[in-house]
Amino acid sequence: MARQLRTLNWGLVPSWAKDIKTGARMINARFETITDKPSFRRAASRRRLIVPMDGYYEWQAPESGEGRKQPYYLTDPDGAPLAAAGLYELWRDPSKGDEDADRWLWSLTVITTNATDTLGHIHDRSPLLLPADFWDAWLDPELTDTEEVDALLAKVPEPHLTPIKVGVAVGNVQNDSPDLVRPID
DNA sequence: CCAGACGTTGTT
DNA sequence: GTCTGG
DNA sequence: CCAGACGTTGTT
DNA sequence: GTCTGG
Repeated sequence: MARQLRTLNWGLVPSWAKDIKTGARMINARFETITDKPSFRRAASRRRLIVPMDGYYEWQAPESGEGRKQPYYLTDPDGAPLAAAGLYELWRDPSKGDEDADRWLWSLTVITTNATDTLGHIHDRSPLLLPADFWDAWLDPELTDTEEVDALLAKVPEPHLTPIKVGVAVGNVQNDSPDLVRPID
């Protein structure tokens, strides 16, 4: 199947799920275990995707004692889009008829990895970002062996991102505006 | 063995 | 469907 | 993060 | 007191 650009639900709903709500807790998948977990193993083998994004947020704990966590917006130093590794799944919605065009739900999960030095002081986990020269291999349908999938991800280098200090408003999911990524200080 | 889970982060 | 926990 | 547990083996 | 589960 050729590559497709799609909008998917965030929160992978495994094929065996009885309820769509199962996806609520499948928002992330740990890179260390994607080929082991029953919820992700099949997708890791056959249904990989890339999530394009301008950046993402992480919170830095206060240096000592009390105080609020400080959010940062992490982006590519040159402003290039980021590509997070993810998995997707198709789920047959039992509440919809055979003729319903929406009977198949497409959903995804974003793979996380350990954040090393560059980001380590800000947070300890991050989305697994794929450099452009990994995209072909990651999306290759011929790659189905789970050990080879693990091996591929193990080779992904740590990213070099620019942390931009932003306001605490991003911590409230009700806020959504371009102001959230505006640098402060 | 069988029943129940099946997942991750830790921000407001 | 497959793994985990009791 | 916070609440609750804190243990083992696995057959008719 | 420390680990586990949600």
